[in-house]
Amino acid sequence: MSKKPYYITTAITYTSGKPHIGNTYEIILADSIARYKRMEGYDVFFQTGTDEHGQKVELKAEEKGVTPKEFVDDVAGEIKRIWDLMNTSYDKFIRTTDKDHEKQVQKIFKKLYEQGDIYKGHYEGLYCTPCESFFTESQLVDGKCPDCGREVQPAKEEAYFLKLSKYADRLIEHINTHPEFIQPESRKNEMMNNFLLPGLQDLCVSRTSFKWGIPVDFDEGHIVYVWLDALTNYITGIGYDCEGNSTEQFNKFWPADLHLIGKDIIRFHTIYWPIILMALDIPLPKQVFGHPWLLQGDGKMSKSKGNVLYADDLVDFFGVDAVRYFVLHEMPFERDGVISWELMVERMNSDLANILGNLVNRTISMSNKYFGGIVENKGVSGEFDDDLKAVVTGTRDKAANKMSELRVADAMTEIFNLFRRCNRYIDETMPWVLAKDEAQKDRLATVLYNLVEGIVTGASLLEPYMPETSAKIMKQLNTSAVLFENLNTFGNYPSGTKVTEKPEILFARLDEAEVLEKAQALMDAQAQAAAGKPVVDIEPKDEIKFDDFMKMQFQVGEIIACEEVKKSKKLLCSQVKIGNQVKQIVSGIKAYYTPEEMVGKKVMVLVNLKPAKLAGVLSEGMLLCAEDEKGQLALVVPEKEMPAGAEIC
RNA sequence: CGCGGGGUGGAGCAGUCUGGUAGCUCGUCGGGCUCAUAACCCGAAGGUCGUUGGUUCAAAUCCGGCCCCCGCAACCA
Repeated sequence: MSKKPYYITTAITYTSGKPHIGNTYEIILADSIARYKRMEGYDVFFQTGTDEHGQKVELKAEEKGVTPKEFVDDVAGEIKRIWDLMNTSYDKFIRTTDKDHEKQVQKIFKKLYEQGDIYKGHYEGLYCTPCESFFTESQLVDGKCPDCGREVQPAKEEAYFLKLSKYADRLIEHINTHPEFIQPESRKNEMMNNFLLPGLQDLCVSRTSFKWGIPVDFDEGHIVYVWLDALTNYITGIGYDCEGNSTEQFNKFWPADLHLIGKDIIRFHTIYWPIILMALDIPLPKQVFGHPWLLQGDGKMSKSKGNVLYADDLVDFFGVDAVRYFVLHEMPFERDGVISWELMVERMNSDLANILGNLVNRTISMSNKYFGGIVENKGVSGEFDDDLKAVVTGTRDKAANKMSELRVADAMTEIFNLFRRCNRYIDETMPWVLAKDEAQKDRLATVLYNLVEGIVTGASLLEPYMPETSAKIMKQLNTSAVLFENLNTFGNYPSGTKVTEKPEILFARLDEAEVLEKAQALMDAQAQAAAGKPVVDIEPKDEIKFDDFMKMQFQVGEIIACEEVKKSKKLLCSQVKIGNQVKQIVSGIKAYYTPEEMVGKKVMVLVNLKPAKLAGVLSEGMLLCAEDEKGQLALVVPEKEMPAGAEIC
């Protein structure tokens, strides 16, 4: 009988830079599921990789003075190195610059074009030149580019479109009849209410504004949209061919059982991707799971703050399995998890060193002390044995239940409950008391056997999450992992086995203050490296004439009143006194100024700007601000005291 | 009225669908034990479950109003 196939993928990582611990979380999560499924007896294919095309890569490469290919080779190598460091057991690492992938994407694009699902049209919208991006009216922030905050112009560009509308009804039907398709379920509503039910716009699937991508082979100058390129990795990686020559591997593993992705790209995987598959007339993946994010305790990670956590740094501090444990354990399921140095030390000490490491250590020590390391089941049971055995043999199914819902953190908790139960068993049976009574020798042997059996069961179950630790424990106990099918029975450990003489410490306890100090040094170094970079480097605009400049009228204005714009998140509405008139000006600076501190400020105002409504409120000018690389704003104020209305020239 | 998630002892979370003794981990305090990595085990303190009104014999849980936080809507997993 052949094993049942199970195909799991992660999102492919974008090669714009070194992945931080949040990115790394996904591959670890996928790895734990892949390993678990293998343990359960599935024939698992686990694919990950890198998404290497796109404008951002092109720009970054240019910045660094290398070719895009050199740049992505470098980053992809770094990503692969970290994936390997984390001991992840992927079967294939696909790169979207792989020749066979590129070729297949071109074929797919052409096929969809020929069958009419992709058509040539015009992209009309508001274009931000520096960002080279189109936006719709509703995407604009305060009427300006949502990315850089600059003005946008109406523009028109030739482009290819994918007919989403044609398949929308089928997709809605599929989602409704397959409740497991989008997980967690709350995401399903988000997609339905925001995108599907209001009606889908056809998706622009080509670009002409940059070069680094897969060319549309029948129309020079057009590049395949990165998402079409990236999403298809899931089928090209296992040998899909749109002309009917797909590999056996593809036939075996498609449709995928699970696409594991970040919650931010659910839309691409539950709307665009299914529709592409429908157009290609191949089945949809069985499940898309949008996992939450791993966040820093003290706000968003940023290089300039120096608080970006990288997997390899954490491994230096704690070791591979401890890092795997943190990220899996701190990720509840639906909600974002938080990671901090304090929390990691706590988990390390409390769960790994105290509960697990110490349990293994004390059990082996006692076996050596009392029986020269021989662990033998003498069959003398006592009053606490039944309960212990029930917990040990029951853990497999409890953990399995959690895993069937992808609740990895909960599954690990079940396993650690087994270890906790073992620690309690030691206190209940008090082996050191038994050891003083020669008549209790066989009982003592049985107690130690039961403990070792419990540890072996737990360690076997732990393999998907902490493979190295699992192996280390087996080695110390001179045995190997128990088969999954036997993990719900007691007595798998071969009686009479000799354990190691010198138990190695699995996880050493850490001093929190010491770790924090070292972490601070690391963060300082990182912040310093970031600070050394050129600060803000914006795209130059076209040269203007003096006349153009003279068209703009700047004056000093005094803010005499200011309040929040109720319906908006970013806006403050100020009454600005300029000469003897008062203008109402709305600005997107709520995050940086309170209405109270605004009042009384003398600021620079562009007064002859055409009035516009922002969030329904009329704005008759613009307060000038300086913006740093993080988008933080500071009002521009005259260097000396100036009256309201003074012209700025 | 754009969509969604959340507010539960000092911290982090579960419980809410399917009303009925408020649970877990860490921390604090007290005790036990000494095999072990100053580890382990037991016990205790600490919560009017954001707020307010309603339904009910009974509400953290169901319904309505309000307050606060956070995502998404924009190529960050």
